[in-house]
Formats: sequence, C-alpha cells, structure tokens
Amino acid sequence: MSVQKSPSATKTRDAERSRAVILKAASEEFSLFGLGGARIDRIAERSGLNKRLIYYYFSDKDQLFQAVLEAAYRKIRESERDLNLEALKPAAAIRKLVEFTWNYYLENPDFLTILNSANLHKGRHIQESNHARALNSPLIELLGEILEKGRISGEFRGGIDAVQLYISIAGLSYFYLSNNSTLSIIFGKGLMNPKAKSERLSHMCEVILGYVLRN
Amino acid sequence: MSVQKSPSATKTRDAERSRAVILKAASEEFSLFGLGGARIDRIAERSGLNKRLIYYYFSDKDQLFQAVLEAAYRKIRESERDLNLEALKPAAAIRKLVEFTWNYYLENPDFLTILNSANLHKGRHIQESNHARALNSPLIELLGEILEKGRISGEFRGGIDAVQLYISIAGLSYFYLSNNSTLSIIFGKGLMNPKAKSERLSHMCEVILGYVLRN
Amino acid sequence: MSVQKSPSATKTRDAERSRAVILKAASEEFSLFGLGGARIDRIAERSGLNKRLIYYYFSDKDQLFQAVLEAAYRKIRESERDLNLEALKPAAAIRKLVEFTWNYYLENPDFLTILNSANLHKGRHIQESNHARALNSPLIELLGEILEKGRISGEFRGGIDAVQLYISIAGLSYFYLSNNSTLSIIFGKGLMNPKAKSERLSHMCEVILGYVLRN
Amino acid sequence: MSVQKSPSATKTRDAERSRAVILKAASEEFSLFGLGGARIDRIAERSGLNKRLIYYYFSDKDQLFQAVLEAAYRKIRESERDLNLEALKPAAAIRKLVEFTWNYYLENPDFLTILNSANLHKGRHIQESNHARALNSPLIELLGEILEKGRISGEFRGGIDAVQLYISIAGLSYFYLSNNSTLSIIFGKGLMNPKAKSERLSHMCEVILGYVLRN
DNA sequence: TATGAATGAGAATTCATTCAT
DNA sequence: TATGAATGAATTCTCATTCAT
Repeated sequence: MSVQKSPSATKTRDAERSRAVILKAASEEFSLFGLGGARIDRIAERSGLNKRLIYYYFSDKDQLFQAVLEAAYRKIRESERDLNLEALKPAAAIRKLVEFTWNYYLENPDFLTILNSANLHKGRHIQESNHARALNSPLIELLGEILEKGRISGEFRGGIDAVQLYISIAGLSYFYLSNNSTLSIIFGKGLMNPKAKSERLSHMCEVILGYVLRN
Repeated sequence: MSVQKSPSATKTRDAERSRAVILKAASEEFSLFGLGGARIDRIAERSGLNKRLIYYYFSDKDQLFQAVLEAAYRKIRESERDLNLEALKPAAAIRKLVEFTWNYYLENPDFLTILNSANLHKGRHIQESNHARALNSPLIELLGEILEKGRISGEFRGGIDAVQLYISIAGLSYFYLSNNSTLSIIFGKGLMNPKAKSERLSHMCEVILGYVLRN
Repeated sequence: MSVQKSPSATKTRDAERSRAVILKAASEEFSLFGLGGARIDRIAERSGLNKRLIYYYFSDKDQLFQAVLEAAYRKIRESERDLNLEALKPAAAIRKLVEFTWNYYLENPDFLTILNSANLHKGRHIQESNHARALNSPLIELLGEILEKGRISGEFRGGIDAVQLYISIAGLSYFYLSNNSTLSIIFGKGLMNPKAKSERLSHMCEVILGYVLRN
Repeated sequence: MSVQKSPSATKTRDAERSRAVILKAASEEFSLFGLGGARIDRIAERSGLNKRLIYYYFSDKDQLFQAVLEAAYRKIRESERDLNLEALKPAAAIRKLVEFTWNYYLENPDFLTILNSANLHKGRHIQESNHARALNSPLIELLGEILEKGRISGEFRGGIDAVQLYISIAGLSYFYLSNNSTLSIIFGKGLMNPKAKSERLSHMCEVILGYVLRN
C-alpha cells in the first residue's frame, strides 16, 4: 500500500477540490452582490483559480449560480435531517425547529441572499435543476406528524397546516435577518447585537408556541 | 382664456412629471432585475424619455436607486397613515394591520424586491438618504398603544414588544410573497392562486392573534 | 446727465459684461484642462451664467477657444506696446525685454497653456481668426532697430536676426515655466520658489546678453 | 527542429508585442490629440488590437498615458546615453548637445506634445510613476563636468549651472518646434523648411556657445 | 438677453465568454 | 487539468449642442 496515489486518483481529487473551491468562492460572491452584481473575475480571484476553469466546470454564470443554489439547499436539508425532532415531545420539537431555523440562518447568511437572488429570477434556476425534488424539506412530513401528535394529546390546537407553519417559522427569522441592515437604520437600533438577537429568538418562540399550544 | 397653467407652472410641472415618470420606470426595472441587473437603457425605454435625462435628474444609477427606495418608503408610510387603526378595538386593529400588510405587499410587489436589493447592499442607500428619519413607520408608536390598551382590558397578554410584533407581522407576509416562486416549486403547489392566498391570510391572522390574545 | 443709463445702453453693457465673464471663465478652463479636456458645463458654472448663453455669444466650443486665444494675444501685445523699449539704450532694452517676457509669463500662466493647446491643434484657431495680423508682435520691428543701433555703436555683434532672438528669449522662459511641474519632479527640486526664479532670470539675462554683446 | 521559439517564449513574446504595439499607437494618438482629446477607440484601431486589450494591459486611460510617458523618457535617456560627450573637447561637446537636442526633437515630435500633456496635468503622471528616478537625465552630471573642464582650461566662463544650461538648451529648441505652427502664422513664414531649420540650429549654437565661451 | 429641459452621438470602461496552448 | 491572451457586445456615463419659452 503506497502512500502515493495513482495519477488518476490525484487528478480526480484535484478536480473535485477545484470544483468545491469554485463553488465556495461563487457562493460568497453571489451572496455579496447578487446574481446580477456578481463578477466571474472576482470569483476566479476569490478561488485562486483561473477564470477559464470556472467555465470548464460550470459552463456559464447561470449554471454556476444553479450549482451554488443546489449546494445551499443540499446543505440545509442535511442539517434538517440531523435534527432528530421525532425523538422530542411535540412542544419541544416545535421550539427546537424555531431555534434551528434561526441559528441556521444566522450561521449561514449566504443562504438568505442566495435565496433572494433565486427568487428575483422567479425560481428559474431551481426549475431547471435536475435535483429539484431533493430540495423539498424532509421536515414537512415530520412536522405534520408532530402537529398531529400534539393535537391528539390535547396540547396543540387542531387544523394547523404544516406547510403554513413551516413557512411562518422561516419567515419570522428570515425577514429579521435578511433585512436587518435597513431595519437597524429605520428603527435606529442594532438588531444584531447579542441582546437583540436573544430577544428576537424568545419572541419568535412565544409567537409560534403561543399559536400552536391550545392555550 | 383658459384656467390651464401659467407657462412657468407648465415648465415646472414638466420637470416634475419627467422625474416621476423616470422614477416609476426605474422602480419597475429595479424590481424586476435588482440593482445589479437593472439597465439604465431599459429604464429610459420604459419611461419613454432620453437616457441622458436620467443622469440629468438623478446623477447616477445608485442615486436613482436611492430615490426609488425613498419613494417606495414614502408610499407605504402614507398608506399606513391612512389606516386609522386608532379607531378600532385592539384585536380588530391587530387583525387589520395583518391584513393591510398582506394586501399592501400583494398590490405592491415592487416594494419587496426593492427592499431586497437595498438589503443586499447593506442598507447603504438608506443610510445615505437625507430623508432617513421619514422612513420610520408611524405605526410603531400606535402599535405600542394598541398593545397597551389590549393588555389593560385583559384581552392581550403583556410584555409584547411593538417592534418585534411589527417585524413578525411583516415577516409572515414578506417571506411567503417574496419567495413564492421557489416555495411554489419546492412544495409543488401554487402559492399565488386565490385559495392559497386566502388560506395564508387566515393562517397569519391566527398566528398573530393566537399570540397576542390572552388565550 | 442722468446716472440712469438708457435701457439699450444697459443691455449692451450687460451683454459685454457677460461676454467678458464667459471669456475669462473659458480662459481658466482651457488653461486648466486644454481644449479637449475643457467642459462647457464647467465654463458655465465658472462664469455663473447659463450654458446656453455661451452658445449664444460664441456659437461653439472651437469658436470660444478662438476668442479666448485672440484675447490672450491682444493682451500680451498691449503689454508689449507699453514697454517703451525705444527709450532705452540697446543693452538695457534687451535686458528689459528678457525680464518682461519672464514676468509676463509668470503673471499670466494661462497664456502658456492656451498657446500649447493652440499648437496641439496646429494653429487652426489662429488661422481661422479674422484678427490674425493683430497677433504679430509690435516688438519684432523694434527689436531689429535696437539690434542695429547696438551693432553700429559697436556694443553688439552683427548678424543677429530679430525673429530668432525674439523666439529664443521667449523659449528660455517658456520652457522653464510651461514644463516646471515635470522638471521639478525630474530634477528633484522646486523650480518655482523665489530663489529658483531669481536664479533663472539671472541666467537668462546672462545667456542673452552674453550672446548679443560683442564680448 | 527549428531554433525558433519555445511555446512559452512565444506566448510571452506575443504579450510583450501587444503591449508594445498598443504603446506605440497610444503615443501617436496622445501626441496628435493630447490626453483629453485622445480616444481609446482610435488607439485600438491604430494598434489593430481589441480595445478590451488596452484595458487588460493598462487598466485605464491615465495609466496608459503614464506608460507612454515613461517610454518616451526612457527612449530619450537612452539616446542621451549614446551621445558619448565625454570623448569630446568642451566646446565641441556643448555644440553636440545643442545639435542632439534639436535633432531628437525634430525626429521625435511626439515627445514634445506628450511632454506638454504631462505638464498640462501638473506632472501627475510622472509623480505616480514608479520609475520616476529613471527619468532624470544622465547628462546633467556629465554637463557639469564638461563645464568644469572648460572653465579650468580657460575656454569657458565660470559660474555656469548645469541644470540651467540644460534647460536653456532644451528650451531654445522646444519652443521653436512645439509652437512652430502658430509662430509660422504669426511671423508669416514657414519655420519648418530646410533653410529655416538650418538657420535656427546655427542661431542656437551661437547663443549657447556665445554664452559659455569666455569671449 | 436669459434659462431649464431635453437629446443623440459618443466615450470610457466592464463583462461574460472563447482561443490557443 | 490548467492558464494567459484575446474579444464582441454591452453598460454606465459624458458631452456638445438644441429646444422651447
């Protein structure tokens, strides 16, 4: 067993690393400037690789954006899968989902801006994706089960739609974080300092639990 | 002798009309393509005016965007001012605010995308605005009073922060509408058909009222 | 004799003042940026008058430049006429001419850059001027007489051409002043401080007098 | 197997050739129209290369001008270095310097107009040059030695400053050539025909030698 | 005489993309 | 797989000039 990899293996691994490096650089760039404002030249610089290579791997700017978008979805879906909400009691599960959403957005700010760009373009990039199904959250079904379990136990009110709730949980975090710079200016106070963030999380938990809990 | 307009008034009115026409065209363009994707040429076409005139009145693309942003804020603030929430009972006032927010976003989709662009650029354009104060919502103070009135009457729970609630109400509509194209694809169902919209509005009212009402 | 001017007189005088103001502003602008770099807008600003008025009086940029050029020549020719060299002894007259040239260029730096621009354009503006004859220096003839007087008296060497000498006297000052910014950098010392200027003037007098004087 | 060029050498040489071709075209354009009047489009045409390439190599118009200016200085300095004045007797050396200056300006008319443009912009481009030191003439020191040698031998007068003399020699040629189009018009005679040029050179030699020689 | 509004032609610069190796 | 050179089509912005009053 030699430590020396076969040439082809090396090549392959380099290729994969290059792809990954480009994808990361592109994610940052798209996140900072949007699809229209992103520059292939800067992505090349950021990645330390040649601009031509970006075209070699991703064909053009739109397909690069699509790849970035898919990777972003894949990543959050993986995190969601790791949540293990099924092990928790209904109320605890809901709370954990709110906290997770908030923390994930906080730790992955690129995700928000990339979603924004994707929406600015009417979801064209998702639609053209071959992996579109994979983008659906594994949580929707699970959330439905949790709501049902809570309803049966009498804790939760009935008639709650899982998709609506999922969107609401996301929206409460999303709007605050995605728009924090203008909101901070308009309200004249920093929305991103630790105290403000902790208050926001408490508020959101109260809103969501205040809604799902029977009283 | 017509009542029409004095020559000087005409002149002034023409300039103002040109400014307004450009602003409207720019708002559409920025809304459709974002700041980075918007094209001055297209704004000129859209407005039916000479490209040069855009620079004559707005100096450059960024200042044009700033003007569009200011106008967008001014418009929603005016609508908010016309709401007359103070005349309503607390719960009705809250419900009306939720409905207003939803409807305003629905009827002014430009507002959402322009806000997104402003945030992509870290609020730079708002910060540089001379009218930044005017952007603050007149509703925040009023909302505080409504919450207090509801608390005293025993209807509402205590300890609700007006800014947090305002952001939450906005966020519930905003996320749904701003991201509707990707959400529709991911969830595999149209979020913008009449039934879906009416369901969303009901859900949001339940969430917010479920939260503020004592039980 | 009323202090009140007739309306037409007022108008005329205002018109003349406007023309003069524009001419001065244009002279500064052309001097600072050259013909190609000068901006009609800035000339309007500088003059405090409307841009349209510039066209009203001067038709276009080139004719404005021509007017500036003519005015510049007219001015130096007037100063030359005031010199009264004929009253001096030959050597003193030559020295005074050197000093006058130096001081005029020093006090009218616009003159140099405007001449440069005129030459960049191959003298086209002078050629098209109706007052081209007026541009010829009244000194050339006088300088010839001075040289002749000096030669006869034995002071001066013979065979000196007045035009050549005139050009040489101008050139010694012109090059130093017109190129002072690059020369200062290249030689690493300020050419425009009082000591440097006084040294230059001495040197030039020595060169010219060293040449014309028999020994 | 040809001695020709290795692939890498070819590449490099192409890039260098492109740079050189652009530089030459730019020099002509700047010379003809000044910095403000020069057009990047025309430089591209002149060079037969793509306009984009100009930006690829030189970033912008100002840096292109700076490169042209540096090249112009480098070229004249090289010619000066080849003069070998140190081999001549003092008076012959001075005469040769006058002749060289005259001929160099005659054969490189671009040099004069480019210097003019550089000065119009207050030497900004030289100041920002990294090679500013290299622009200093190697002749200044040598000229000082020549003057000293002549003084010791009794041929030359004492107290002559090398920088002043260098500037004077340059100025005598520069003014005549740089301003020849307006001077020709004003004096009503061609300054650039062979006879006029030969007379000018004689005159300048007489002026300079008449000054440096003891009598 | 004076001026604010408007414009077409152009100018610098940018950008995604391809070539050649 | 990797890269420096090259390009055509935009894109923002500028400028001299004219219109209308």
